[in-house]
Amino acid sequence: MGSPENAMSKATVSRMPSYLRYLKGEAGKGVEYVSSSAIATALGVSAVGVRKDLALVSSQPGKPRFGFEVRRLIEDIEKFLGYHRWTNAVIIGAGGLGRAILAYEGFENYGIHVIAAFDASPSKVGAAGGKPIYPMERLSDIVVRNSVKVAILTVPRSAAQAACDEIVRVGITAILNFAPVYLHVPDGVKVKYEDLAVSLAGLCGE
Amino acid sequence: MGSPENAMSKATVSRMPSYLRYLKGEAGKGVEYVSSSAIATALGVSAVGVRKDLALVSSQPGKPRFGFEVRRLIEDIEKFLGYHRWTNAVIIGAGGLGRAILAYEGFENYGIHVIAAFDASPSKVGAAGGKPIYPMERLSDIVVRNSVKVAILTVPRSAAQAACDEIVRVGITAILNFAPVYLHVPDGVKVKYEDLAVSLAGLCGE
DNA sequence: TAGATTGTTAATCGATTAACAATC
DNA sequence: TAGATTGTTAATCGATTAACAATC
Repeated sequence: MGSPENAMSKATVSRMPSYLRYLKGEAGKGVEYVSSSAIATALGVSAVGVRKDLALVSSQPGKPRFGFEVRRLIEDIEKFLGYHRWTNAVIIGAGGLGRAILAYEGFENYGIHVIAAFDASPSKVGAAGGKPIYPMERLSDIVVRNSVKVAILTVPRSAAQAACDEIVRVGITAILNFAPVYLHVPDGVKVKYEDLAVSLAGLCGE
Repeated sequence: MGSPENAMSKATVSRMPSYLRYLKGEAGKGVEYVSSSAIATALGVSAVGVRKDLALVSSQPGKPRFGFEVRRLIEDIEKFLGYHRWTNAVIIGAGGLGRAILAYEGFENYGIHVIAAFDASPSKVGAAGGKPIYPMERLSDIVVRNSVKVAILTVPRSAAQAACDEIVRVGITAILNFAPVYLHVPDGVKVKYEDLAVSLAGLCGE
């Protein structure tokens, strides 16, 4: 392909959130500068790797004897990750998990507005965490009007493929899927599987 | 190090859950054989890569003209991933997310018993999804008695580090952390960050 | 200054892809 | 048989690590 602007390895991108998390922790403790080796030790990776990664995103080089300025680095990584473009998202399935995510505070810090949840069952319609839960009939209307491209799928396993077809039909192009099922989607639609059991099993296995 | 038994790349291991998910879907539709290229197309990876991966776990080679036997392959991957060793886990924090995970059906298929949740607030004590919610005072007792090594952390951000210290103290060695905070843990304790906002942001960014 | 820490170039390592013979 | 599909060896590609000069 050849992206002339700023080629960056997938591996590097995938480490950025962990740097960000660590740096925010340090910033919260009032730390102003942090060295690549401190980051490396805390995260269990190599210091050279950290320097290489940071060189690609930081707007200012690290200072010998000091390290990197924590606050600036946080801004740089957030900017790089695109956290300042705002995105609207919806939740499909207002069971326990769906409602918990609807009420989750963490998204707003990352440029994501979760605007509503939807459920096929009339008894679930209402609100949770100050946000509305609509019947599925209203999905198309609201997705189109708010140009929503992202959906979080929290329906039971048996309903997942049907719900997926439905949200793809109304224009969703990215799905965060909590149902432990493989989803068939057309080209151009991205699915990320957030399989809690797999995460947990992976953690145990190592 | 040199693990003489069966060296397997991390990348390969990380792809196994997606193969498993896909194969279970096919098995559910009654498909008996599946080719590496069919798997590759569905998952958006290369067919040679699939064959190489499967060669490392399958107890029987694929058949030319047919492909791989779906049912056998599912068993082989599950066995490889260690899904048949049972593990006990607990949930720390019985808010919306914690209770939703406590009630989640998916774990039992993967060899994980989530035996209980714990919460610092007396008002949360009780049960959800047919499983008990205990006060934090009972943590040590129950963790030790059931030799629990894995905890799922679903407390608010501000309580995460304190809760983490507590569970490490009672003997937990693996943590699935839903709080969007970097956790300081001693060597030998593994943390996996399940940051919903980061997952979602990553999905949007690509 | 001396020394800690950075950034970069070269070398190693690992994983993916390409090519092709083997097989049912 | 013919042809689809497998498994493997060699070549490419990318990422990590090692070595070291530059800098505050």
